[in-house]
Amino acid sequence: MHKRFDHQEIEKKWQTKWATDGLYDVGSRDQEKEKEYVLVEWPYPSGNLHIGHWYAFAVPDIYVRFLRMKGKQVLFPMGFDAFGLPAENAAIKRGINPKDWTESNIEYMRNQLASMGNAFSWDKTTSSTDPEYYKWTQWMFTKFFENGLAYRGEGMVNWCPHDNTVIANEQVHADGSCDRCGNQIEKRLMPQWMLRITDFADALIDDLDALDWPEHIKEAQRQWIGRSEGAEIDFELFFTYQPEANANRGPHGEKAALKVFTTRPDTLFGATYLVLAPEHPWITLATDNNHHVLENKEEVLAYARIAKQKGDIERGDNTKEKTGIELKGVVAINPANNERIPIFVADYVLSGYGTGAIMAVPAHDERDFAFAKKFDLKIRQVVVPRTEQKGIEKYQEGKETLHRDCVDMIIEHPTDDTFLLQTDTVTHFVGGGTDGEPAEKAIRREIVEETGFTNFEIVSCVLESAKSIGFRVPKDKNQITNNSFYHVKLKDLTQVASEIDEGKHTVEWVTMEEVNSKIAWEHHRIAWNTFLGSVFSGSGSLINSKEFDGMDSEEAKIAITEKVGGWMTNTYRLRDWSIGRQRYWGVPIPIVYDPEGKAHAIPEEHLPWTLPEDVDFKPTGVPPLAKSQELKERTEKIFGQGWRPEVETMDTFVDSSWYFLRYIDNKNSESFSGVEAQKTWLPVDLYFGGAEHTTMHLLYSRFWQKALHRLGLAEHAEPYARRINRGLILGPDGNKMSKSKGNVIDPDEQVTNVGADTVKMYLAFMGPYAEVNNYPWDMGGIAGIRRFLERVNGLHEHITDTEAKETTVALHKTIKKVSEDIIEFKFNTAISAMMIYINLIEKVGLTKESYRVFLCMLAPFAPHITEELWKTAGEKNSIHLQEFPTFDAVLTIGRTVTIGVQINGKLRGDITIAPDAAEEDAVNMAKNNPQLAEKLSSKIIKKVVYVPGRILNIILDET
RNA sequence: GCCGGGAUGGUGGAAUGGUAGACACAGGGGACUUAAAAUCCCCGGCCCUUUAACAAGGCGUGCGGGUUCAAGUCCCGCUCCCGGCACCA
Repeated sequence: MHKRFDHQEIEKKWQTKWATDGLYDVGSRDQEKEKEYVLVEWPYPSGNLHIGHWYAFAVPDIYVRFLRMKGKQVLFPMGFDAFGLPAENAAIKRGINPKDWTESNIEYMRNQLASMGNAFSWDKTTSSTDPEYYKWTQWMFTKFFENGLAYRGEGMVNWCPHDNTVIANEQVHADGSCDRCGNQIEKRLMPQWMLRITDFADALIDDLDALDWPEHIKEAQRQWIGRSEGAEIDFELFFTYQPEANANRGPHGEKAALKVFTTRPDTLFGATYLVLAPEHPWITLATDNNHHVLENKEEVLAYARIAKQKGDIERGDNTKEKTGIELKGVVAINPANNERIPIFVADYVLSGYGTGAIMAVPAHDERDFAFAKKFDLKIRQVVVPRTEQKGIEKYQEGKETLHRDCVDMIIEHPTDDTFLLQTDTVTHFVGGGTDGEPAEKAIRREIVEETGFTNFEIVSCVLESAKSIGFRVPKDKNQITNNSFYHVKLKDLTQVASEIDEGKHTVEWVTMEEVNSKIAWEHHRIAWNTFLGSVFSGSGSLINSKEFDGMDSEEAKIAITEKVGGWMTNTYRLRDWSIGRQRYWGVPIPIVYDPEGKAHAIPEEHLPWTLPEDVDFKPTGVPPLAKSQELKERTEKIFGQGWRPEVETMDTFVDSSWYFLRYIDNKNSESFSGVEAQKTWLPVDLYFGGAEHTTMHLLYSRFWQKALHRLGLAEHAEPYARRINRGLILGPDGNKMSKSKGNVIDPDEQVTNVGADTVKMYLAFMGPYAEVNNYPWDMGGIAGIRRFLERVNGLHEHITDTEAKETTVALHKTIKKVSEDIIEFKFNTAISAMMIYINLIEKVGLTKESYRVFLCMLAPFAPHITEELWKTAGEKNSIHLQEFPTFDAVLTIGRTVTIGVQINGKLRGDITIAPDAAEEDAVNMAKNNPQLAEKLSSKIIKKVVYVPGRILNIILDET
């Protein structure tokens, strides 16, 4: 029976009671119980809880409460990540101190969080702005500094002109905008405090394998770190402009050489020139006033200057034409064959990656190829790619099919009259002419129509499956109807083809101009280009490589590197983490400089090194702490005359890199997190969060943990055993919520209207939680959940003295389903199962005992109303201290089950039968079923497929 | 371009290879009511043919093939959408 209730009164009452009783305080680790550390990302106290917070915190609470009722000791802490720009900006706007603004927001948000009714372990809370917290942030920084993991570096940094501060690489979006404010960042050269995250690049990649994280996050981190396995090889230089000059030779007299990094040392014999990045130090050296080795020094300098001025975006555009300039007066020696090869400077080589110098192998690298084409440089193929042919072989039977040899022929002889034809008749071919027209004939007709050629023979046909050997469909859809190519050859050239097969012709590379002029249509050129792509990137067996001919690429990589005295090494895309911020509201970097300017860590007894309050923190680009008289005096007082403080603060991602360590031991004044606490609580068993942290917070905190671990300060090398990413809640219009669109759902308003239980259950009901799906908020949908809870509220009116066996079966089935779904974060289907259950109960009634069981099952989802009903039912203790109901496996199986009956694989009716009935009985029942009898009578049964409890499929002999 | 993920009614979404569309929303019809809201009951993928009607049949999970007694699910090949990386050698 539907029965309304006053959610405001009920929820307030129980929230107060739970808080008074400390019902959810977790206390110290109880070794009698299994532990579960469930972490949600601590919020920034912006002053208002939004619906995303609800989705992030209230839904995982179902899981937490379930585990509590299952007897685990569950740590579910909450705190505040309270340093950062918004507080500072708000404070500037209001003319107050960020501290006051932050503290009042925390207070306000704690109340909002309380209205959620979550089972938070408030006794374990912490905040990054608490001096007792940031004292340890600073302490760990000093340990890193003392061990070389934090250092003052000089280099290009990302400067946000809007926020007036440096930001880290991870905090710059792909389009060059700032993660915080969205404005375009600029590059600046300035000294920076860095954390040596690159030291852990291998561990950060390798340790991912053991983590129970979604694959896409692991993959994104791998890509971000960007490990390339390859070799470093020295190319000696030979000077032609001023051979007697030795100024360019190294200080110790060794021969001048350029070091390149390559992932393809197997193609060394094909390296026909070198390219240096415009910023390469050798360019600087060779063009300074002491050296006279370049014939065209001025030209080179001019090019380098222009290249450096270009923005990253312009330089990163790989579609634009390659530019560069040759260094006249010097050549390099290819160590594999002692060939003298030219050296270029070109902006397609990046200074920040590898050694900033590359060996160019135009036959096997598209970029080098494009460059070589433009500058008319030598191109030498040294690897014959092995191409995958899956998909081709499938169509071989009875047909002449496109074999790799055929493709090679097109590629190697693009100047003959071979061409590719693309048509839409491939289905005729493969399907064997379903509409009657023979395949060969259909194709022939197409070709005549398309080309006008009449004297030809069809060599082969290939589906788009030929992708693996290099064919691609053009993007212009108007030109194609089905994705297929035919390889067609003019008849009088067949002779040539067979001679090629016999090896009578040698392989030559040709220019693209020749290719373009000979291939009939634009999309054929695309297919051609794509094939070249597969040559470029492919590995295979070596040619033109002397004693290495015939060797496999992979083997040759090591062998050739060894021969030329190079060494296998890795290079990474990841850069060190720049953490200094020229802003006020953050953790002061605990460093002081002596009168000589040398940096010293502030000793532990002076920590926390507090944030001074006597500053004007308006962002001007000058760090606000530089204006603090108090900080200056404090420094001199402690360390002496002429000492000065570091005036930068830390990136707030530092604060959040270790908060999970503080939660578990939040009152410890001797240590950031005690060994015992770490041993008994860590690692975090489950970390719920959003997708935006993939290559920021999640990467930083893994690094931080590894750094602590290396220094012997942390027990574990990985912080989070399991990660679940959730999606986004969209506005009712299906768009991302934003004030400008006017589609923002205010959770407080929703809670006032329908109650916390309803809001929470509705969020859980939208769809599976552990998938990054975005769900639109639906006003009707939430009303449906409220209706459900009102029916639950009236459920006691259906209590009867006894209930049917099948009703008990339904309850046990529901318990099973709900228990299983919760641990898979499929809260939506768990709720659905409970709805199905009460739909039944309202018709047939339930016993008092079943009613109690049902309430316990619902308790994690709707903690307030179930507590109310529990007490109304005469119980004394909180429902949240009850055990979660268990199911009896025997009782989850009903006496009968309705299964579908198929005849010849098509569903024709159903029968209701015991789940373990014998096949014979099932068939008999089907024969006696009026729906089915007619179809079965007088027919011979050829075969019966019977899966008890599932399906009965009767195959009839139709002949 | 490379890597990861996805596509099921009007909507969110259900389906260990076994009755596709559970559950819920929106919608339609009915009951109650002077009326409305609330509540309760019923209907609901598409199509066509046959039928007065009940019903029977055919087609349906982005597209094309395949495996199987049976495919949303497995295999091969594609299309489109979302996310990450991208002149990274």
